[in-house]
Amino acid sequence: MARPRSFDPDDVLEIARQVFWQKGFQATSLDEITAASGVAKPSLYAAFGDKNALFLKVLDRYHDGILGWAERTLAQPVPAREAIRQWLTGFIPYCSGEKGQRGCLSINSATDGSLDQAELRRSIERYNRRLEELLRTRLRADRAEFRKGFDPDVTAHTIMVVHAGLLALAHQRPDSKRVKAVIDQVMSLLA
Amino acid sequence: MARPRSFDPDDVLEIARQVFWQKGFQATSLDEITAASGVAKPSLYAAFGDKNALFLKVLDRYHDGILGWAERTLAQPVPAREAIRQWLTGFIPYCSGEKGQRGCLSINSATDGSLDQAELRRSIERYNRRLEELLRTRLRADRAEFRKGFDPDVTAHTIMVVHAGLLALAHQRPDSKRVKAVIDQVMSLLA
DNA sequence: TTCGTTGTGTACTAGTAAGTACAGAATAAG
DNA sequence: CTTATTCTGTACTTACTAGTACACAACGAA
Repeated sequence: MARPRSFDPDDVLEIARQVFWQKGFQATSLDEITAASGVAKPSLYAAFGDKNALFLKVLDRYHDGILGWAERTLAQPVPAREAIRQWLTGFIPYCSGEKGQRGCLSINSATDGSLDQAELRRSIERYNRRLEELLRTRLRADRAEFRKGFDPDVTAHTIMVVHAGLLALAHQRPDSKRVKAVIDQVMSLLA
Repeated sequence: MARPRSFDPDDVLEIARQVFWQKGFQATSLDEITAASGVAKPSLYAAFGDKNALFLKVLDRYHDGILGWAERTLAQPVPAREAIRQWLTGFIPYCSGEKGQRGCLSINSATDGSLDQAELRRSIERYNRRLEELLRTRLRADRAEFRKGFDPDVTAHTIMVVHAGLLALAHQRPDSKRVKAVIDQVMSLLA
């Protein structure tokens, strides 16, 4: 009973994600989210809590989306090299800005000194840990593809570093050819 | 003639750098810089202009400092491999947080969506271009050290990406052993 | 000492943004 | 239809912050 909600919370999180991604947490006002989503502030507060809680939900949802895609990409029945190359290549649109958004919401948030809330840091840390674990697991499983002495753990971390670097530098609007060249060169570590 | 300034502008820029670095541009209020430096707002405005102009001066000064250090490090009369390893290794304290500050002010600023001012982006872009140019020049000069087919231009860019990735992930408080391991692995591209 | 000039500190203005009170609308149950 | 309940929209409060007006202090010059 009682009056039903007039909006889909997931739609609002999607819109909020776009706004937060583009402008950053601090610079985004709830009035802007209200304007973009058509949902008034009291409804936002009732549905998601305060601005921090809303952002945390947005970020968790973002993380889940990328992790799901990473799982699918890295589970493909192709050589680990190829799966990982596809995973890295999948970020190119976010480096060159084809998808409208640039860089990575998670990395943008991690480098934002104002977001030093414990919960946010934990969410980002968990995300990074899981992503690296997917890479590590795949590299260990297909160890046979690689040379003697290949270290899947260090390599997984190196790939995470390259991935973070590409998305951090995405804000410079790099040419996608250069991004591809870097990926190619880094793939030579998987041998 | 007239009353002399009661503070050294460079000291204030140094203090402002620390505050901006720690909290980010948006989250830092001029009142905080006043509190940290002991210089009142009207004096800050008279000396540096508004908040944006102050931040731009802080950022330029930061860039100059790192570029100077990079020039010195990369000009050393050692093999290019060794010079570049030392350059990368020099960032480890900013990855593990030994110096109090984490990550890189420039990268933090680049990933901050609220800083979409043309001048700031230009400053960051110029910085990245010069840094990469230092690497590229050194790699080209010592090309003889490396294998046939070695590409100094792509490699310089890859090193920039790794550098950015390490400093972006610095906010996760990584173990410095893992940072070293990544640097070691990436150095294997210089062969 | 006196004056012109420039820096300093206090106290203010104006604008913005987070969060909320409250009146009214929309629903299901009885 | 009536009522209890939950959501919605307007309008408000509160707090903070960028930027400034103004009176005063500190100096060099004459």
